[in-house]
Amino acid sequence: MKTLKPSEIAAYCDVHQRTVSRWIANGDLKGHKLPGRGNYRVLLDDFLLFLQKFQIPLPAELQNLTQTSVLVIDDEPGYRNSLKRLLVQQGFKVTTAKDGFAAGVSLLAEKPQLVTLDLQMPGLDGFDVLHYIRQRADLNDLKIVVISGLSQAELDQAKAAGADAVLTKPFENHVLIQVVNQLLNRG
Amino acid sequence: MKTLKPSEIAAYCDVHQRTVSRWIANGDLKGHKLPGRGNYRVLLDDFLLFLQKFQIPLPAELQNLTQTSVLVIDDEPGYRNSLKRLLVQQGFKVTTAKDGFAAGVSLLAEKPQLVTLDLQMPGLDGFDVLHYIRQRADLNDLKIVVISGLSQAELDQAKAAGADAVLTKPFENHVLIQVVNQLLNRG
DNA sequence: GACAAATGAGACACTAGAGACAAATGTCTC
DNA sequence: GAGACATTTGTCTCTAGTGTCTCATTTGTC
Repeated sequence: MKTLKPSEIAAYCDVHQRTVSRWIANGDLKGHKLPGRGNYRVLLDDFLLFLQKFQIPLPAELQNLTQTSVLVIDDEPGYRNSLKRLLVQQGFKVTTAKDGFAAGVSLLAEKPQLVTLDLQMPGLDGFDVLHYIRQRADLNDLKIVVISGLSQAELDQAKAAGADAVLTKPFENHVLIQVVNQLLNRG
Repeated sequence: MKTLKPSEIAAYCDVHQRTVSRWIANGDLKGHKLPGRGNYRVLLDDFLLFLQKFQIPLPAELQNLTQTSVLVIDDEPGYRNSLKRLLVQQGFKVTTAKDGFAAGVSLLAEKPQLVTLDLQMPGLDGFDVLHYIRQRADLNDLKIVVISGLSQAELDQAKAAGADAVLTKPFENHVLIQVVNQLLNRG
């Protein structure tokens, strides 16, 4: 869990360090004191919340840390890689998972804003994944794009189970891009 | 009882190690000296008290270290439940996972100190899990007990892949308890 | 047993929090 | 638009605490 010093925050916000101290002391910016002289430290997440709250644009140095991240869950290497290539091109940070275990780990490790999910994978029931994600409160904001070659009835079922969008295999690249960007409110 | 070095505490608090030495010397942080040059060690509990006293947020790495937690990965409900009952009896906090996805999620959500892993599960290759865990630096301290009905050769292979212990199905309860407690340095 | 890495502690320069006050900015009223 | 007032920010200063450098010694590793 990374923390920032007031001097770093002062540089990001282009204000005097004295001002940052006062923000923290006033409670405008959440931070904690260390023993000794009581030096301040601010959790990176709290700083990002602060920036958001006051609608301060993200400093360039922090942009890669908050790059929108996407998780691709698919067992077919071909689809996995082409999806990855496509999404990387769009500027996303992309993680891939070829089975349920990797998907579960990556889901929490990468905390993606969006997942693409193949419904029919050997050894992994896509509906289980849908139900699981929708049941966890902390994954509420996660967007799920189901990608599958299943029948329309099953795709409807997937939507009912919590998928934000469904695509049938094969799909056009530009359709996927449009759906993803729309779900993430980009462009 | 786990102890921390000043260097680790320095990393958690984002200060210089020299500063941590002084905190301990001043009594801000309770610690003890070892023979030799007098290297410092801090009990985990004392460090947690210290964090609480100064209202410092808990580092993510320490989040689940207070109660020993175990994850049981097995697709057979019978084994899963009997393992859980056995381990709960021993005072562990036990989570169970019936498939790879649940296992992956629980592994990061619960941050267990130990997992029991069935090598032969439909749709989940136990060796993949072993390799995956051993490849992640942040799961270095995780103990893995492989439980399986496979041949000795495969069990040896599991050990080579990073399992800390292997048990053949069926096993005696007291053997499992002994192995688990030994791996976790308990009584 | 030998070599590399880690660590406590001393010395010293420098940092950062806080108080005080001035300057700048925003708000309200007329 | 001007004046009065409140709020916030920057500057200066003080000082305890922190980081850096160094060294001797210990610990870890092979």
